[in-house]
Formats: sequence, structure tokens, C-alpha cells
Amino acid sequence: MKRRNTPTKEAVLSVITKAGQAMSQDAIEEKVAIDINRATIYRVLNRFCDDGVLHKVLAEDGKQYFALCDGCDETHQEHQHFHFKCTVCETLECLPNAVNYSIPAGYQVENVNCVLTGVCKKCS
Amino acid sequence: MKRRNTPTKEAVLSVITKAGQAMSQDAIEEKVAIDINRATIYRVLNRFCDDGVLHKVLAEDGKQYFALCDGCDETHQEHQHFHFKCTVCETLECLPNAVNYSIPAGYQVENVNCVLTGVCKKCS
DNA sequence: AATTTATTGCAACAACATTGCAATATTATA
DNA sequence: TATAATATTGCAATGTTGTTGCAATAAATT
Repeated sequence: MKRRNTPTKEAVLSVITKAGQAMSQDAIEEKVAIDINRATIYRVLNRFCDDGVLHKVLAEDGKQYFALCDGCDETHQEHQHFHFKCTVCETLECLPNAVNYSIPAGYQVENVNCVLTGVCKKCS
Repeated sequence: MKRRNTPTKEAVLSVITKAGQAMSQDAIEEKVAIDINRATIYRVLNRFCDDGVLHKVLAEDGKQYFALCDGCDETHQEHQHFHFKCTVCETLECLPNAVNYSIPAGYQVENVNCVLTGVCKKCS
């Protein structure tokens, strides 16, 4: 399953990069220059996640947000940072703080999803 | 809006209590003794959340899980503990660990949703 | 027993995300 | 450059989760 370069992929990644924050499918569809099908956007985003380009965060509004990975490949501590979801401007941003946790022996953690919801600096 | 005692409420709460872990609507509907409408279960659960009896956790499978509150009223640090969602047995449990985070000044946190996903002790 | 109104069931709806399939476009190969 | 292989896309349909309007029911109060 070798990846191919397409205008769609470039356009989607460009929008997220320019936004400088995590985006949901509908926000991407709204901002993107060319017309891309909804299902295709999801497929592109999920492929980026598989490739370690993006990571997926599930916010309390029940939507998936996709954020650029920053050094996610090097260590497997990858997306284990907090995220902040603003209920006013609806944006989700990655916080620099790493998530520290400890779990009882015998538990295998495969993924971490930590979202703080509230009002961000700009909106308060 | 004074609450009333109904068989439905008792049955739902009983199932969650006996399970000893957080449950989703469909799991409750499956386990509950009497026949309760799907919408009603959601309304009962949300009412319990409003009353501080349960708290709601959004897992990575996109579903809401409802867990018993343990001393949630006393402090507002209430549901700020980690949760563990097992991908094998599909259960979600509250971990004793509190979530420690720090955010930049100017941010107002209203809710915390932290879920670790993986394989629990029993299933591994 | 009668009144008030919280609760419930039903059906419809809404939002988000995924999937099958045929058509298209990219990449590799000849 | 032409051709073949197959990754990608659009479209429509489907699935899942959760909510809402409304009439009927039932709990609590008088």
C-alpha cells in the first residue's frame, strides 16, 4: 500500500498546517480551497494518522480532531500531551504539558486521550 | 423540577452499581432486568449526572460511559481522575490516580476528560 | 380522590463517521 | 511514451450514537 501524492492530500495538510491547531473534518472542508468529498477527507486524515503525520483527538463534543504530530515518531510517548478544547471558538489546541500517569501492574496502555474543556485565553 | 422515584431510575442505577464500573447506554439496556426505552435510559443517565450521582466519560470509541461518583460533591476536583478503557472486554473503569495538569494563564478549565485505552489486567 | 407535573415510550431526527463500488488518477514498468 | 497496476476519489448508502417533540402515563402533593 504505497502512498501517492495527490492534490487532495496536499490541500488537507496545508489547511491544518496553516491553521496551527487541530481541526475537525467539517472545519477542514470549510477552509480547504478545492472541493473535496467528506468521506475522502476522513480517509485522508486517517491515512495521515496511520503514517504518523497527524494524531487524532476525541473531544467532548464527540468529534474527532486531527493535529500535526511534532516528533511523534521518535518516541512512543508521542501524543501523550494534554489538549485544550475551547467551547467558545470551538478550536482544539495541543498543550505542551505531557500527561503523567501511573497505572496498576498488568495494564497495557495503547493510547492516551486527554482533553481539557473550557474557555481559552483569547475568548475569556 | 423535583425528582421522582421510578422503577426505571432504580433499575438503571442498580445495574451500574452491581457492575462496579462505568457503563454505556447499550450495555445498560442489555443488562437491565426490565424493558426500558433507549431514549429514557439516556434521560435517566443525564439526570443522574446533573444530580451528581454519576459522571460522564467520553471514551475513544466515541461512546459515553457513565460511572458512579465517589465523593464528587465535596470538592470540584470531582471527576478529575484517569479512566481506563479496555479494548478487549470493552469496559471502562475509574482509576484512583488524579489528573495533574497545568495550563497557561488565562485558560479556564471547566471539564476534564482523560481516558487511557489499552488492555486491562484481566484481558492481558 | 383529584390535581399537578415529572417521567416515559415512541418515532423522528440530527450529527458524525464509515463502507462498497465504480470511476479516476498516480506511479511504476515496459 | 504508452501501458499496466493499483492507490485514491466521489457518490450514495449505511451505521452508530445521542437528542427531541409530543402525547400518554405515573408519582407526589393536596
